[in-house]
Amino acid sequence: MAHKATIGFSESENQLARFAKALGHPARIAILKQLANMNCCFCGDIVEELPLAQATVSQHLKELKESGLIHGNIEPPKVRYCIDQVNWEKAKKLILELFTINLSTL
Amino acid sequence: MAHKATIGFSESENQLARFAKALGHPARIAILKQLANMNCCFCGDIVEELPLAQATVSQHLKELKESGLIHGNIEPPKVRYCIDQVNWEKAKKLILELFTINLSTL
DNA sequence: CGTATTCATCGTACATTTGCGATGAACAAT
DNA sequence: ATTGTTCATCGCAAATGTACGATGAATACG
Repeated sequence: MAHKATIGFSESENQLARFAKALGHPARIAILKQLANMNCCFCGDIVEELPLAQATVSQHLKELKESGLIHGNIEPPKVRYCIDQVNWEKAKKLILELFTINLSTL
Repeated sequence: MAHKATIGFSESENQLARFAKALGHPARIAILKQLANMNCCFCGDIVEELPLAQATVSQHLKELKESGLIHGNIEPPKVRYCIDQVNWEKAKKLILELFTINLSTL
C-alpha cells in the first residue's frame, strides 16, 4: 500500500506539486536555467554543461517534458529544447500564489 | 551506482532543488497553504484536513521541517507548526530568480 | 500510579527516482 | 551500403519516497 498521491487534493495543489517535483533536482534546475538564459538549446549543449551521462540527461529532459515545462523539436540530427512559455507562466503563477498567501497577516 | 545529486551543481541550484522537492507533493502543498493561511497550526488540525493517516502527515511535516520551510514548537500536549519566514522568503526569492531569467528576451 | 491525549518514530511493503552502459532509431554524408 | 552523429530507450542496480499500523515518548489529568 503506497501512493494515493493526488487523490483527495485539489487540482491546483496537484498541478503545483507536479511542477515543483520537476524542479526538485539540481540537474533539472540547471537545465531550466540554461534554457531560460538561451531561450532554446540543443540537447548536446545541455549534456556538455552537466556532470551527467547522456542517458541521464535525456531522462531529466523527458521528465521536464512530461511536466510540461519544456518541449523539444527535432531538427536533424539534433533536438532543440525550449521552455514552454504557457506552462512556465502557469507554474510561476501557481507558485507565486502559494508564496503570497500570508503577506498581509504578518 | 546512483545518486550523486548535488555534486557538481552550484549551491543555489542545490538549495532551490531542495525547496522545490519539499513542494513536490500535494500533501505538502496543502500543509503549507494551511500554515500560510492561518500563520500557525497545531499538528492535529493539519491531520484533520488531509486524507492521510497521522503517521503519514507526521512524515510530511518532518520533510518540510528538514527543508527549512517550516518549524514546530511543542506546546504540550500539542505541537504548533509555523512557516519559517526566513527560509520561506529565501525560497520565494530563489524561485522568482529562476522564473524571471528570460523575461526580456521574449 | 494509571489513563488519556498528542505526536514522533519504527518497521514494513511497495512505488518511484536516479544513474549508467548498452543498444536502438533516425538521419546525413560519404 | 557503410559510417558517423545525435538522441531516446531499455535493462539493471541502488537509493529515495510514500503510506500505514503499531509502538514509543512526553505531558496532563484523574
